[in-house]
Amino acid sequence: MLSLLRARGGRATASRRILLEVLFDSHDHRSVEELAAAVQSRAPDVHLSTIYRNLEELEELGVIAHTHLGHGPATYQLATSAHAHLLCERCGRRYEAPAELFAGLARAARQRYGFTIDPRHFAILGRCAECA
Amino acid sequence: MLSLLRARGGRATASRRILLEVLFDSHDHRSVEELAAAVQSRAPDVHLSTIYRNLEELEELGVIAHTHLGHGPATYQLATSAHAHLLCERCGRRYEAPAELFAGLARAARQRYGFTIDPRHFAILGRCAECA
DNA sequence: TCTCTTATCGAGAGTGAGTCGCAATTGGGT
DNA sequence: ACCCAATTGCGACTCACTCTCGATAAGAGA
Ligand SMILES: [Zn+2]
Ligand SMILES: [Zn+2]
Ligand SMILES: [Zn+2]
Ligand SMILES: [Zn+2]
Repeated sequence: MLSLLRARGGRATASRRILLEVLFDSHDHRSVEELAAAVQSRAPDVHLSTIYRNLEELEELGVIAHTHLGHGPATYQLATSAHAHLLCERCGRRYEAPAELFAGLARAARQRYGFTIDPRHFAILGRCAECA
Repeated sequence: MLSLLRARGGRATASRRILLEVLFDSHDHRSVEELAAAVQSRAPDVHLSTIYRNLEELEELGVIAHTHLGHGPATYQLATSAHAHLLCERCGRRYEAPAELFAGLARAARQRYGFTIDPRHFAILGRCAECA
């Protein structure tokens, strides 16, 4: 993965290694603030702006992806563990939605508009059973 | 609609009338910046913070709704004209998606999680035919 | 119509999340 | 080991809101 970086003229710096390690360790969506705390516990001098830049770079590389679960800050995770979400806009309860839930929508969007959906970027809001 | 406001102890002020008029006139999603420009062309002294507060109030009343089409600022429209969107994350092309496109997802989410989706709040990202 | 209560307003400061510019510091190809 | 572009630390900055506060005015009641 680091050599993938180098192949594009990028460099495998300490802050990038650590950031990747942190992302591998935490198999969940992490806000930039959380990632920064984890990285800085191992290398205190890594600046927040460096984390932002590295996240951007790794995302361009296709290694990681970000997701918006509601109104708060974006969250990041490994691209391989990205998935869609259902989020209750009342209580905040969250469900991780497998891709087949979106099969119907994907087919309809393609037939009607030639559009290929990627439902992982923004959560689908709504109401959970309790809040409906 | 203004009497609906008054019924809840609210007041029908000039800035609210104008804001509602602007929203009725523009049958489309409008950013707060655009709404502010339109309101201020009729009443220059209306402050941006007043527009934000009025939008919040009218939204609580259920009269209007906001939508996120991508990474930019939120957009507002009359609640009656709210609908879902497909947005190409490459070129920005936008499709307005009728509710029946989401019928399958709505059914699956309800069966599996008891979750009632409201797909109008966040757009579904993806790739249009040209960009796929 | 006058009064009074209090919702709303204008103005401006503050916040959270992310971006930018720049000089100093590397990584890594040769 | 040398060189130079990629990367970093740092702070200033932007954007989209959000809050505070004293002044104003809507509208219920007299
Ligand atoms: Zn995003
Ligand atoms: Zn809920
Ligand atoms: Zn929203
Ligand atoms: Zn496109």
